[in-house]
Amino acid sequence: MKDATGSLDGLTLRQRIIAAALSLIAERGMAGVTMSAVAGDAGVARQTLYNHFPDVESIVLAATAEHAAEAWDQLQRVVAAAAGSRAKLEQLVRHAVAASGHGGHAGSLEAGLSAEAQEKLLDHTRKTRGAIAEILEYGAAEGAFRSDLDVEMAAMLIQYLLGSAGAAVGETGDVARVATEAVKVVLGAVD
Amino acid sequence: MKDATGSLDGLTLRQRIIAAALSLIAERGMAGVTMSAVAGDAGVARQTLYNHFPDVESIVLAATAEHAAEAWDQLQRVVAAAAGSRAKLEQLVRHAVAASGHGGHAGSLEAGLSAEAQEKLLDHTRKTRGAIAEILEYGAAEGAFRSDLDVEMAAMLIQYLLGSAGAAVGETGDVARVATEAVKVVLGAVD
DNA sequence: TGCTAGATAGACAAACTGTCTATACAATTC
DNA sequence: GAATTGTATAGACAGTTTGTCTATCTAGCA
Repeated sequence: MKDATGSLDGLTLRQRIIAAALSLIAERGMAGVTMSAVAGDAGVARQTLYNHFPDVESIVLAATAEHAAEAWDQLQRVVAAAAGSRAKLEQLVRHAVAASGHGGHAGSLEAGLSAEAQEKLLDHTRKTRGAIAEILEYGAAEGAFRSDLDVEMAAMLIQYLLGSAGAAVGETGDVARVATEAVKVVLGAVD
Repeated sequence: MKDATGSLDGLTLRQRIIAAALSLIAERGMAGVTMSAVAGDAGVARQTLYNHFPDVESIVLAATAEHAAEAWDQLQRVVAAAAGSRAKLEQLVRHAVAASGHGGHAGSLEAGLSAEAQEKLLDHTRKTRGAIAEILEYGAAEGAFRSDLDVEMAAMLIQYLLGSAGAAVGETGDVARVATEAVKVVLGAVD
């Protein structure tokens, strides 16, 4: 058994497959992601892919979903650790920018997925937005933020902004600077 | 000649092809966009597609580029018509939200394109960002906005926010409300 | 030792691609 | 009116990819 549940250069086979798919998307676009190409890039036989994923879209979906789930866990911890609504929001922004930054453009791939696949990501979207809205709401009640914004809507816009901040990082290569400016924009917006 | 340069139900053949492709993406995702499917959806023979586009990605690229070019023209007019930096920025935001709203998720499809195709869209990205930065810069000098933001970076973030505002419209179906909140977020951010 | 799970290999029909040739038809030109 | 041109259409073609078989190999485990 070469690599059943174990690892090769530190990664699960599943993770290697996902990584190969993401790299292919970045390079050739969604259309360039074929089972054969992923298999080649991941260094496994094409047949092996079918032991893990039924088709190409499942791989991309898994990549996005896994990334989202991981981001959610970290977000929870970061926000919980910060004291006060303002600090929580600032940490949330900084973390979201940093997280979406190192993962490439993964955050904005949703649009290329089928409607069905996109629904499977709704759960994470709702959870994250809820966390943002909660902070905004609590902060507004506390008087820490301005209260003339529709909380749900503001949370939605902030979420989109954070989602695409990763692309900004990719462009400038400077996570810290993007994060700082994003904090200014978001906190300025609610303060 | 059934439909050479003319129109069928008001649309150019080229426009019908692009519309079919966008509808297929929304429904089945990028992977679901095949020449055969587009042809079927657009109501033309598969062969005909090759008279207009060499491959599938070209269709998606054309859709995004055409949308971008059109948006840029309208943006220019809207911004020129508004008096004062603040009004210009407000009009820009309102317009961007409305424009990306009625066109579906078209704005965020870039991530699914190949690196080569994405470069072809850079021109529009730069032009739009320049317009935003110009307004911000002029407004800050005028004292109409706060001046502690990095103009280029703020312009970039605002641009991303506007790009994905279309998705928010799609979710809520309410262009006016999203636009109003987006104006608050953006103007609050620079004011 | 034998059993089992997972990776691999080869084969297969079906679908899609890009290209070719040929035909049909409308508009333009002579 | 006849010839020409531009575009849509139709059928055929080899090559590639897909998803699904069946079968074999190998490492770990009982």
